[in-house]
Amino acid sequence: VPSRPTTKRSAADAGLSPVTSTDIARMAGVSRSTVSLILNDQDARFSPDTVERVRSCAAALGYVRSAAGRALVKGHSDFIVLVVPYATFVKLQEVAEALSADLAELGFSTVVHFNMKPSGDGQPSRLHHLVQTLRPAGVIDLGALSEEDDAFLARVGCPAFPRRDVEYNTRIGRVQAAHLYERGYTRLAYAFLSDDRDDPFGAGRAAGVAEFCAARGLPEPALIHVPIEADGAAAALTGLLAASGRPVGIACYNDEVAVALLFAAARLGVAVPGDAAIMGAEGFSIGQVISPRLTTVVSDVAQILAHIRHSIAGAFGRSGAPAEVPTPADAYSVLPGETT
Amino acid sequence: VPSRPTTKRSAADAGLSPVTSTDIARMAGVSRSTVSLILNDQDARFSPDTVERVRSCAAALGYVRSAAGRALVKGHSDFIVLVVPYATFVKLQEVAEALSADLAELGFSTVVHFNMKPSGDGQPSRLHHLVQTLRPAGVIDLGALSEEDDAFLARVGCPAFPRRDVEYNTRIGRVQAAHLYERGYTRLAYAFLSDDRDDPFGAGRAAGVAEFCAARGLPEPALIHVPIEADGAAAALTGLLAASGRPVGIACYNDEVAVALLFAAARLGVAVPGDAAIMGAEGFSIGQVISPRLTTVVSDVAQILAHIRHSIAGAFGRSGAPAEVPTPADAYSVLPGETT
DNA sequence: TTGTATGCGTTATCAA
DNA sequence: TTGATAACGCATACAA
Repeated sequence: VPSRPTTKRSAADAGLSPVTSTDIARMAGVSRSTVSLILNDQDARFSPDTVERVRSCAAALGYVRSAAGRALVKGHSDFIVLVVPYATFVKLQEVAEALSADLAELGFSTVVHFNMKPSGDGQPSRLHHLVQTLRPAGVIDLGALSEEDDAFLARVGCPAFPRRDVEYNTRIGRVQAAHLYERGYTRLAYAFLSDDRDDPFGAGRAAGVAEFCAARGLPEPALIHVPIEADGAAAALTGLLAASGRPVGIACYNDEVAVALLFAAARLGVAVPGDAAIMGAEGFSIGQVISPRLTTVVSDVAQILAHIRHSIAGAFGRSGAPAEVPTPADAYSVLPGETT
Repeated sequence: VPSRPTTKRSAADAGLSPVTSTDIARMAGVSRSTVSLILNDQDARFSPDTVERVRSCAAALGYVRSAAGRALVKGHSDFIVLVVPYATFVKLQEVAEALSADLAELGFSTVVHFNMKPSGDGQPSRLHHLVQTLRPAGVIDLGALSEEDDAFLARVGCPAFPRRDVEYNTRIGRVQAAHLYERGYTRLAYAFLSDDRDDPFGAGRAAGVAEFCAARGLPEPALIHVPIEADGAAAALTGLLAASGRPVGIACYNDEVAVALLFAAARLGVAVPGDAAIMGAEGFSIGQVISPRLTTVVSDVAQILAHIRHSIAGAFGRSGAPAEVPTPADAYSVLPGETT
């Protein structure tokens, strides 16, 4: 039975019927497959005239190909899921924006997913569900994926980026430790953020500090947990000073923790710098407007992005060059302030 | 030709073949349509035995229905896009998490999209492209949508929530102004955040302050723009004091702006409170650990969420009750500090 | 160089 | 109570 061109539309759909490849074929006077091939850049085999006609018809009608149809036949969609940890994350929007732009250039659409630790009850995580229904072309991990998540993605054949080979977080810890050491502090401490959220980065950063200490023969860093709240921060600082003595160099999880400790020190009459040096991370702009100005670690977002970008282009890009992904060398540097 | 059960799989797909409704049908010994109906809660017409068998087979195989297949036939997917403005946004993850949980209960998957102002060049905005390819069941707007975006969504028939009837932002401005007035400040000012990002909220909040002033017969509030940077903030404050005189009550866009002005005041020898009162908004925890402690506006996230939640449930939920969406009454309150 | 036929997974409509 | 069948929009092997 030859397919009659039915114009039947589900009346429930209030929206205008989206234009399909059939519409273009009709308008350009060619077949649907011709349209499909040309719009997928398989245009070598067609006359320039046909190609041009199809292209302009598509543009004229405002054609956007259906993700559903395409995903159905290809086995996966053109979406990339950017997975963000449930944690503090400065410059998130900047990062997301840059990655989205890159991926759009490669023909992908980006969506963001805030990941949480598995809720404990037997529920499948929302990430798993998302991956199974959306069937994305890939997943970009900003630090939220557990080993189990990784295994799951591998099992369903969904590629994840970046590969787990570069440890950004230990670098931050090392940079902090090196700076504190340079300023004359030989007894170091690491201050975790204590809040309700997950902390996928803290362990790596603390490890970076510990690594530095071990390499220099310094005593192991003391570990404290600091809430963003005056009394709690003061208590944490008091405990640390009792255990470690003075002076102590404190590498903080982020600038918020650093600010909390800074004002706790003022309240307790602890000299900064002097009795304690306090160093933040991931330079929040706010650390630079207070007094004393915070010493912190700033990250070169562009450089870190270049790394992710590269590994994605290698996997999906037309031309390969996937061989060597440049390892970010100087992604983190010290922004000197008045607290070390 | 009877469909042979082909097991052919594109070799490119490294992943295991996802389980389809056909697999369940085979396992349960029923037809695909039976499976589909039961899994869509149209199970009234089937024998309890059949229903149970299909359900358990689906669970056993870990079946997740393909968004592509469903979207193709229904005309839209089961995704909801949460659109987030390119602006400061505290508690974003908390909000996103809560909404995702709610929507999951209604059978939707949530993805987040960071929206930007149209780039100026003729490019269709990424939001438009996303809506056209993903064909979401709806869009939740956290303040990022322009009039044009709204029109676009209406045109393609994609519902947007919440409806533009409640003005959260003017409320914040009014709460700030009322508090400053109560503390004895009759000359008010509004301090916008001056940075690279968009500012979809500032105008509404400033309008709230202006509204309050007009109602009380106070002079119009002065407007200043404050960068999160010491010199710039000091310059802005100097300019304001020259124009408005002292004392002046400053309602700030957020706590970051407030902190910047607070330390600028210290540097300039301006007494806070006294010469100037400084009030933040959207209580950042950091405002509460510094000294002096910041007076700010805290929002009852749960209450605001309830409103969004309600309008969504009304539109999509099984049972209606869509009639009256409760208007959040006391969503914002003052957290008294030492700067007013 | 172009058109035809088929299948992807799901749902709606009908027939049994 | 259940099953067969025909769409939905797209991509592709193959026939013309």
